[in-house]
Amino acid sequence: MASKDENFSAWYNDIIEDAELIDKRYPVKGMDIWRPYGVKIRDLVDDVTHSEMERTGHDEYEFPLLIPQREFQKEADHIEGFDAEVFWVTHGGTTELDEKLLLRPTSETAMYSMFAEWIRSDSDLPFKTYQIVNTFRYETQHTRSFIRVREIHFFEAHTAHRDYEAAEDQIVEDLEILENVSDALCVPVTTCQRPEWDKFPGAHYTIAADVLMPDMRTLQIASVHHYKTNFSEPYEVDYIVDIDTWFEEQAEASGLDPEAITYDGKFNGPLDEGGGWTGFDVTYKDTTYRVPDVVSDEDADLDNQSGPGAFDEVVQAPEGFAWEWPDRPGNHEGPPLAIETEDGDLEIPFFSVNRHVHQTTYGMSERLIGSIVGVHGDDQGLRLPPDVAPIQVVVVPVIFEEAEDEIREACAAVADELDESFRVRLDDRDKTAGFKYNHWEQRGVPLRIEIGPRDVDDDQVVLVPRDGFEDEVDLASDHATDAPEGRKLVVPREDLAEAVEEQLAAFKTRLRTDADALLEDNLQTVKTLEEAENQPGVLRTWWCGDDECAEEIETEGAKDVMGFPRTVEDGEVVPAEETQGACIACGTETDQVVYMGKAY
RNA sequence: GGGGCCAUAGGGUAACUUGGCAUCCUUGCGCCUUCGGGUGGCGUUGAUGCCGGUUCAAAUCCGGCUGGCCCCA
Repeated sequence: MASKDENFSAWYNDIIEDAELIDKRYPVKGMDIWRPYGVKIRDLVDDVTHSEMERTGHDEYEFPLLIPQREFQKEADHIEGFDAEVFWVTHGGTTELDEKLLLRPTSETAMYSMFAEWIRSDSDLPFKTYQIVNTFRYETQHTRSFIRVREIHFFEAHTAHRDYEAAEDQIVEDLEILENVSDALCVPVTTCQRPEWDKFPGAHYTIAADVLMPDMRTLQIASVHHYKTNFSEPYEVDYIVDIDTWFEEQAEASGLDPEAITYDGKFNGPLDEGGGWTGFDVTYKDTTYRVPDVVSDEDADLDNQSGPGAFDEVVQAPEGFAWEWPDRPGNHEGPPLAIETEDGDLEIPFFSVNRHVHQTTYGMSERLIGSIVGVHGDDQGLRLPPDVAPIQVVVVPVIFEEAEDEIREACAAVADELDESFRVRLDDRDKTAGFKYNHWEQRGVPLRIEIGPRDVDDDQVVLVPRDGFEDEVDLASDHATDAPEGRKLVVPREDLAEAVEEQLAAFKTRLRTDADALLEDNLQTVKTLEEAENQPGVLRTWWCGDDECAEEIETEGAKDVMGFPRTVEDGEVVPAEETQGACIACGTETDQVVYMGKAY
């Protein structure tokens, strides 16, 4: 196998094949076969996602793979961003389709016209969904297993909210989810708000999580987008705000006491002959005002009090009461909804306002697995975080002829006991012990238990964590005493379960500590473009925000701008730091710290 | 986005320059033997990416396609 330090690419390719995660020989570029062990790891990573989604109240959906061209083309920036990389389905059998279908590159355009059907009023909000499905992108660049593939195992959460702030709260929750995922995988990330040119097509803004891989390139493993109403407008994802809520909002926005406002909530009486006049009464501090509906802002006859009039002409708003007429898209003509009561009167049951939802998405992919492989693996193979290791403990019998039966029995008993709390495998294959050690090390099993004749005699077991084999241990002489921490450890049989739990936890901590060190050691502050060009890893610097400077940074500094580091403080997304510095390109003083790195 | 290299059995390779029986290792399978760090022996299955061209004859020469790897942006 290639060496991780000397040739990362070759090592990466070797390790995922040797550990039997995938088989990349499928004859379509960028589409790998997931082998059983890879599927198991993927399922465990998905389990982390599922439980986070469950915890935060997202509901799981599964949308179809195919999207009609018409739906795909509703949001202009989105089309432009993905147009070059969609797979098209043009034929059904031998017949050319009237309307082409595309394989989803992501699911916004599949989902949102349905969101418009499902979301009716603000009681449906927040609307929180997710799905774990495959997506397709026609990559023309070099493909790389888990990292750049054409068929992507993809997680996407899509949410809809009543306003900008509520969507903002979702972003905060997403960043918390991200932290939990990062913890389970023992993979530290940076979170940066992407610069304008690098945000998701159609997004208002994008916050992305990047992992620094050992080859000093950054791998984006998660992204969170605030869409504002960029998609809800073209897809008409609206909700009805009832008049109570609307008044409360207006009152609050004006700093008034909502309790002081009452209104009759309906308009009784026949419509006028023109069928156009509606309205309702609002009382504020004992003064009643008549509020008319607006049929059309432009066509309103402001002087005709019997017909629809503009708001300002009719209502004298109380002092300090800021009125704003809300958007009423698609409903500017004709009388508003009226129903006939039992008495035969026409009644306007309530006044309502259609409003676009504010949306967010949160996406992650199989790149999570790529990051586990890259960050934790070593020249012996994978090193899997216990949370996502299909086998957490492997029991290897070290058989000698004279005690074979006793050893096998002891191993079976150990495996049996551990099976209650851990994912355990008894390797009773007809292979040598050394072969099995190597076999499971390649596959990243966190902890190995060896049991030989002496262990049976002494009523003990030998524990070897995945990162503890590097130093040669003379078993014949060392085994009677406790080996140094992190290597082989001799444990009394009765302490088995407890020791396994401790060792798994300690291993997880070591993985995270090592991974943290990789990022910390390679996160350097630079102040000139020359430094930027020569310094690998993640670079911290200042950027004034000017596009020309950004271009200079990316060309002269030979790095990609990752964006502005963000963190969560008191329930809000805020800049991770606001220190003063000079823009690395033009020297202008700024407090905008940016990270950059060489992206995959 | 640009450049380079490459494609022979499940994996790794030899033969290609100079066209003529495709080499070896490993894996797999069968039997035996072993087992405190990738056991050993015997036997055995298994390959020239695809399409076309040149030729008596193509893994080898030519063209195209597909796929892979490396480097640079």
